[in-house]
Amino acid sequence: MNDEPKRYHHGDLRRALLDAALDVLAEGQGWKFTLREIARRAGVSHTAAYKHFPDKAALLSELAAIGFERLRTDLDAALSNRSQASADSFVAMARAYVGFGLSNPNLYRLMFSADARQRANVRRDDRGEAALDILIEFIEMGQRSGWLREGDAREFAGAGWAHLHGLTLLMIDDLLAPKVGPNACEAAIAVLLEGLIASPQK
Amino acid sequence: MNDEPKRYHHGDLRRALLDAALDVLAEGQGWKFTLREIARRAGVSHTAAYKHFPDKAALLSELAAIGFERLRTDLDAALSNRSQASADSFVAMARAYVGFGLSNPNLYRLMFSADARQRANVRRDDRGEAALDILIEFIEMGQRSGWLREGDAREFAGAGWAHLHGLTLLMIDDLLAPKVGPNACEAAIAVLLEGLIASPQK
DNA sequence: ACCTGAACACCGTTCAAGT
DNA sequence: ACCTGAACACCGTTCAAGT
Repeated sequence: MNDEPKRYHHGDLRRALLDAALDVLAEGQGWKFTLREIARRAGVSHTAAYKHFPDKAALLSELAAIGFERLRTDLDAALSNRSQASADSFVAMARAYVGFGLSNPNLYRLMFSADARQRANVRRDDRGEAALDILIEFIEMGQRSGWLREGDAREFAGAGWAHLHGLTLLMIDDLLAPKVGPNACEAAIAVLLEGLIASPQK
Repeated sequence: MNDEPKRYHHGDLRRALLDAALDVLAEGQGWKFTLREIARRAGVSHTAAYKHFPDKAALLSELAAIGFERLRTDLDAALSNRSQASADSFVAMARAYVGFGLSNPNLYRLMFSADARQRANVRRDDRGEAALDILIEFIEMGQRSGWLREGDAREFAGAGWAHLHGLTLLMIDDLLAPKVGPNACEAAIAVLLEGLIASPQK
């Protein structure tokens, strides 16, 4: 397919560097990689990256943005094909969140690492907290339907995000299964759901 | 007090290195520090550390162990002076957990970093998941008293730990306050509590 | 037994120079 | 406009040598 062998100018080195980094994250152990290795994989000198990213932190920040975008895609997919906000769709979304972390452990850790975040202050609203936005919208719908507790939807969403974030990280690090058992993840999601639904008597 | 100036032999260099590292964590931005800087602070050659730690990861692992110990101390302190497991004492413990993270952000991140954990496989039961053990015990008591929902205490504790862990990290990174508001932390703790207490009608 | 100094391989980053 | 090569400051780690 790619019939042009190797030219001096790469074409889209920026994209190639990002893809190489995503590959390393997908294979690798840990989210720490070297800029020189990425350049090596892209078949380019290790200084070429600096024409496309001011420094390594900028590359990490861009990778984090890609990760947040993919996470949002996964969450949206879990919620689509479901008519409205129900307990089932909440559980599906929660599973999708944790599932994203377990499928992309290194990327997920990178997304919340200090290195990636130090430059993410720019336009962090439109992507970083996408999960939070989705949760807010979901909870507002659930409250209108009456099955979610009344109260500040943003605060409930924050609690939900915190719960799913911590659960995802503990699952990635395999810190729950040894002592809690194989049902740790499902049980944790159930506790969160229970904390958000309206009390039956109120 | 310390009337002996500087000897060739340090005395307790191991402890001095750990203290210097804890100082850097307490001051510093980020939990990344250099072994050479720690040695510099301890007033010693940068190769001296290798007589006390096999490598940098071992130092990090030891620091993480110290952090888990301090966290347990804080949680125990929050639960002491309280006659028994009540909703109030649960909230106090939850606040102590998040408070520990906010007071020691770099140490808390280090405790759950891959670098510190790669060597922590040894004797990780007796310290790493101390918070989980405390939660399990607390929940078992609350269940006996009847105000906590019936079910697998270890699973509830796992859910609680996940919730507090995620909340702590999001608070450290200041990811909740901007969009959720100043009550984000208290609200999240309330949601967790709601998810664990027994339904009033059951 | 404990620490130092030189050395090695490596990394992020810069910059003059090539195409 | 885009990439390379040499160079710089730095780091983790090793090891022979000092006290």
